Amino acid sequence: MSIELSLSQKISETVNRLYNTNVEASDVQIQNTLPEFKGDLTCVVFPFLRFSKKNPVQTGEEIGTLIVDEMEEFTGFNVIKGFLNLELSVANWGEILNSIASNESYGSIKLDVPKTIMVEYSSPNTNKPLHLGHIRNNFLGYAVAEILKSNGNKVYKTQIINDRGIHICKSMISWQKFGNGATPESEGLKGDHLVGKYYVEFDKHYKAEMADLIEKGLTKDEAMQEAPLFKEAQVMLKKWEDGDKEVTTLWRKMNQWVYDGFKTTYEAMGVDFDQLYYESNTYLLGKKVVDEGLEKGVFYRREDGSVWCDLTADGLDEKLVLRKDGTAVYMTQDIGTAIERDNDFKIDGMIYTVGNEQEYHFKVLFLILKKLGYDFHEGLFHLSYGMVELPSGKMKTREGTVVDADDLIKNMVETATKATEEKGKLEGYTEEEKVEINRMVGMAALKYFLLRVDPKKGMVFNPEESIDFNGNTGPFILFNCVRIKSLIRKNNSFDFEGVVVLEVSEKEKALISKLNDYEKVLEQAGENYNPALIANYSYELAKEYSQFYASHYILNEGNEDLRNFRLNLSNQVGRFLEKALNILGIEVPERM
RNA sequence: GGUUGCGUAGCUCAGCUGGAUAGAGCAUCUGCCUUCUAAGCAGACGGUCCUAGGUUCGAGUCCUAGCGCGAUCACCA
Repeated sequence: MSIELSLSQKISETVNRLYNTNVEASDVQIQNTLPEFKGDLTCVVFPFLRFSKKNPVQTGEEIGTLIVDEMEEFTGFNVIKGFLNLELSVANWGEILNSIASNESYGSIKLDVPKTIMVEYSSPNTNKPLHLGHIRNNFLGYAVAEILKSNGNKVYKTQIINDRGIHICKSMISWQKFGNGATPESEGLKGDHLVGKYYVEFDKHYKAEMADLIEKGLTKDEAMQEAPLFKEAQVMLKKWEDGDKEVTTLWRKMNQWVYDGFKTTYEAMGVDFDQLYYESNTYLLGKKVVDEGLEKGVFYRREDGSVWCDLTADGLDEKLVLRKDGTAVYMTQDIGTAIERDNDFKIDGMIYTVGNEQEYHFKVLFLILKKLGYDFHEGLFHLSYGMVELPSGKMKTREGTVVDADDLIKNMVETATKATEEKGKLEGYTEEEKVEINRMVGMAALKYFLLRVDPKKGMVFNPEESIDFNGNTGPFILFNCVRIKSLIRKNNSFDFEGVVVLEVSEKEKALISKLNDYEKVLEQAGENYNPALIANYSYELAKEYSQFYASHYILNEGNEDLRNFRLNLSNQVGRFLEKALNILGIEVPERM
């Protein structure tokens, strides 16, 4: 049992005995003592005053006296205002560290009944390359999946490939019209970038056509519908849904270009998927379910043939689930995908990592699934994250301010390479090793930068000032891991089991207490689907360690017991730093 | 307009679900590499926690109202 737990139980007993009342152990507030006060654990005594009918200091002293008398772990106490600060014995600090060190499963929570959870992330449109927003999405989704795994769940990472729809047709039309048979090979372009180029091209011509029509007196909405290019795209979508051979062949070819491009980017980002779903498959199931929903009366058909769900009674709007021409919309396929996933995996929960601009969509989706009678709707959760903005505001394709994923990753690794060379850190390493280390450092900087911010908040990225490598950054945390690895390498045999702890400094206490917090933080991150908690924890642990490292001898400590204690402590800090970083998808090199 | 999220140092962000004198990093300035990796450490500077009420022993944190910024309310995905 943890020391906090036994203390809060003891305090509840003591309070009940002293003041003849009935305080639950879970109501006792225990926290780490602030560094500026003497003591290790603090109990807030204010809540007990109404029972003790005495002032805070008297109450604290009465409780403190009994605790120190009756619990051997505590050697002293002081009361300041309403705070009872208790001092743990040196031996006890040693025991906390040793119990963590000797418990190999500490940090991986086991559940009696593991849940099956799918985490969906990435799911980009297959008509343009990935950008900074997708990077945040991918890192978040990957990290949340890892967090849930470490919390004892069975997790499947998944993705819905948006491989059909009007947006794909736009790229295809554009390539047919303006492409002159260009291929990724002929242009020397990654496939996703090539297809993206024609998507932009479409938009350019489409806008021009609209402008013409508006000049001829059409309203903007009419022009959008009447532009010849748009009509061609609509016709193509219908042909696609009807299985037209020429269209599907082109569709396969261009999609493959995009997949090949994405594959490279995913590998660079270090993310993966257990199971892919293709919208081109699931939309059919979606359509079938819409038919069933019509029979059940969940949906209704309008005169023009379009199908709707009336959610006005739930405070939402009416929502289209099938177009009048019978083609599927976004909602149709998401209904189908959700049901198919439950059929495949019998899910207890599903996390959708999708930007906050789609909150309404998911609210509606979950409600529709509920109305259709699918029990799994209860486990659905939209992990909604804020947009990444530039100092000038949103990224805009038209203004060319989109931060491309491949470019950014390349930049990060280049910056790392430059920094490493300037410091002359990797002399004597082979080219391959250097490349590998620089990749890890660059990616650590990028991942940490994006993950340390609360997902639900928007964040700002300034491309002018490249992401930092000093201070509260990924490389700083890596640096501390690497220092620890270096210490361990130089002293590969030590026996922490037999270490006698002679003295414990404030910094050492802080480190042990942080290690002791690891599982709590992991659980919290799981409950809130929030990797930022893990990121900030790793920084705090690394920072504490860095201060410790600068103020204590480790290998150079003359006293053997003390040296082994500090080495053991370092080793455990390294262990949990690496664990935390791995959860975030950050790899730790041996040197840097 | 309805719904929803956010508002903390010049900038980027924390703040453990209500506890002690609100913390980091960047930027600026000052020290520290002849002991374990200086991508570091120590220090200085920097705050009306958007505003006004309320709840309580105690509010950056909870409630109400207002202000500001974003998202959303499509036969786009």
